[in-house]
Amino acid sequence: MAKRVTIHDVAAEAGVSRQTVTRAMNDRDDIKEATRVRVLEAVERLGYRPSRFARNLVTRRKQHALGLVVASFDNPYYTSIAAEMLTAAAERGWQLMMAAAQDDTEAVLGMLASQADVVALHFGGTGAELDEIAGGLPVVRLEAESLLPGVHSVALDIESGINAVVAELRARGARRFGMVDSASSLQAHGAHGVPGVYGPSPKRRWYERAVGDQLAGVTIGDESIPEGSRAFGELLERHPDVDTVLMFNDLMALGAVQHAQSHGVSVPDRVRIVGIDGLALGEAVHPRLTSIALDVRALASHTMDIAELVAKADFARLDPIHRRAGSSILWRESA
Amino acid sequence: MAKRVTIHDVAAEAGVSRQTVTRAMNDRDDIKEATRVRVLEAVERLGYRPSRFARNLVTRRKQHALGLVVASFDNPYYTSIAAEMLTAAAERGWQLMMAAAQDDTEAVLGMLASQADVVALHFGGTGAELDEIAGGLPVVRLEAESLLPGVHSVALDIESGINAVVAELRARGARRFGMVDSASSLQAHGAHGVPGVYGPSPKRRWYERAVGDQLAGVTIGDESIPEGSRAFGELLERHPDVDTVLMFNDLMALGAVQHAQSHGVSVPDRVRIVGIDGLALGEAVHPRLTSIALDVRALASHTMDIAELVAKADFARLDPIHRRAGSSILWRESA
DNA sequence: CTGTTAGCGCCTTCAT
DNA sequence: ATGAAGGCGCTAACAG
Repeated sequence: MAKRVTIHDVAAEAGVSRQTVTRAMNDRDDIKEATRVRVLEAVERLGYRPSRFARNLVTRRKQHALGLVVASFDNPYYTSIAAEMLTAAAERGWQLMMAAAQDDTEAVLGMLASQADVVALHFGGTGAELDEIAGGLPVVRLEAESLLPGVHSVALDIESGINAVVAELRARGARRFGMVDSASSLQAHGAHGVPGVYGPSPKRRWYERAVGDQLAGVTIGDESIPEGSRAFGELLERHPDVDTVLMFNDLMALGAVQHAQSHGVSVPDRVRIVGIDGLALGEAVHPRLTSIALDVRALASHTMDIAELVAKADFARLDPIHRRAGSSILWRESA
Repeated sequence: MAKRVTIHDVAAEAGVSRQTVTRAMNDRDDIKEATRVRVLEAVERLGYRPSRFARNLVTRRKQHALGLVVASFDNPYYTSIAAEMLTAAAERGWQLMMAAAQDDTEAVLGMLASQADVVALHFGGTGAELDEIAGGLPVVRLEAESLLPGVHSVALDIESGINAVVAELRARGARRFGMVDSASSLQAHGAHGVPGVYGPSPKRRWYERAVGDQLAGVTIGDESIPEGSRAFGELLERHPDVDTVLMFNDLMALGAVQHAQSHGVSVPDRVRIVGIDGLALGEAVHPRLTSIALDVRALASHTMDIAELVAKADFARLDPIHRRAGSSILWRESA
């Protein structure tokens, strides 16, 4: 591992000063063509690459980077968030640095801290825990609220989407409402984030409030297609009277549609299926999936708005900023 | 936009030297507990965050970052590449910086150059063009070969997968082979990368060689589910004798399965459908999609291997390094 | 046009 | 246990 080639080596090789090398590298006009060529040749010969750290340290116009902790690449929903973040960041001239979520959120943030200026993530614990873990790094909490300085948030209004969909489903004749909830969500959204205390997901609570005494039953599954399929089957079996099912997310809903199809259950005649997320993949199944579409684009642009505000304040510990993205209903064929 | 808080400000605030602040920040042992607390309080009060650039400039153990130019988030295939890259990078202690592909590849690389040490990307042009554009930045070209110094590559052996699948399909009775090719691929893989010269994709050329005179016909569509559906329908209409169809990728294949289903075309009895990529989503449709699975994990780990070699050589302009990932056939139900 | 002089913000020696 | 130098690699501001 030979010592890295620096601007100094190039200067010596080309027989000029370091400044001149800088001028050649950033092709500025105050340099003679001949010397520029000579310097560039030296650069080529030595294989010189300027240090990105040294350059950014000194340059007036700083490069900003948003760190995104991605919850799961297995679910296209999170993928779509990443995609929208990338777009929103690029529009604002920000870089996007990604990290995969792990059990140890603190370790992930530690890594990102030296590479990103602001971090956005989904986090199951309390705001205080997150603040503790972040260690001064400005944080935007996704799909949850926050009250602490330094911990900003972008919430997602799923509740009104659920209310709207239930109302319309009733109008279409739905009477017995079932749901497949997420198993992992039971932990993440435990009562007040107390570890060891399990509880239903917010989605489920909103749904139960919306359907009232027309709730037929609820089953639980992991957030995957096969598990969605299995839990949907279990729901039909244990509550044969159910005529409408809300699936925790589109991925699981895809499994439900597949289950219905391979078991000869007619959708939406025998049972209506509604997902949450609004994935484009809902178009790929038959019948096409009706879904509560979350405004991921707004989620991303709100996140970047906050990031820019924080940057404008030179990453000081601002009072928490809150934004809210909405949802709309994608009526397709499954409900 | 107040001036950023530096270590110097903290030192003044706490009434100590800058070194002592460093000691407190990196909780080292050669500092009295009382002063450490005092410094940390000053840090809190001022909202101080060390500059990531200054720190990385000085620190012995450098943080390395791989820049990944993502072709498209609309196709889960590219998403899975990003996911595997993230995993492979994390395993090696690298950061992953992402950028979305745009028309102007040069602009994207320019942005990444100041943030990443090595860049991996899909690129349609020639190696020389890429080398030109990269401007010294070490590059790993994905799913294509390269011969130039500084431009390394990881190829994907799809050809043998196509040969194998055709052989087995013949054994299962296939006689009239059709294909849906990608419209955009016609440009990207134009003959010898000459702009303006259009040609079939490599996949199509390998397929045509494999099926020989049993080729029934080919149609073209964009790389999406609805376009896959449409182009598949067009193929059946124009070449009613076709009994087996290779779809350009799984996304389009999903559309084909959907089309068959909603048009009452029996799969695989009337027509066999095979995709390329091996997406998990192939499990979500009915019948489940048979596909040539590309070894994305190997693609990612080979990319990181190259990145590490380049880093070990201190990012000098190494002779091109080539790796190759394989493919295997995922026999499910659609063929 | 080119070279010299100062830093950028931080950490790593030394001293004390 | 703390402080004083020095330097990481680069560019901005001046000179000339």
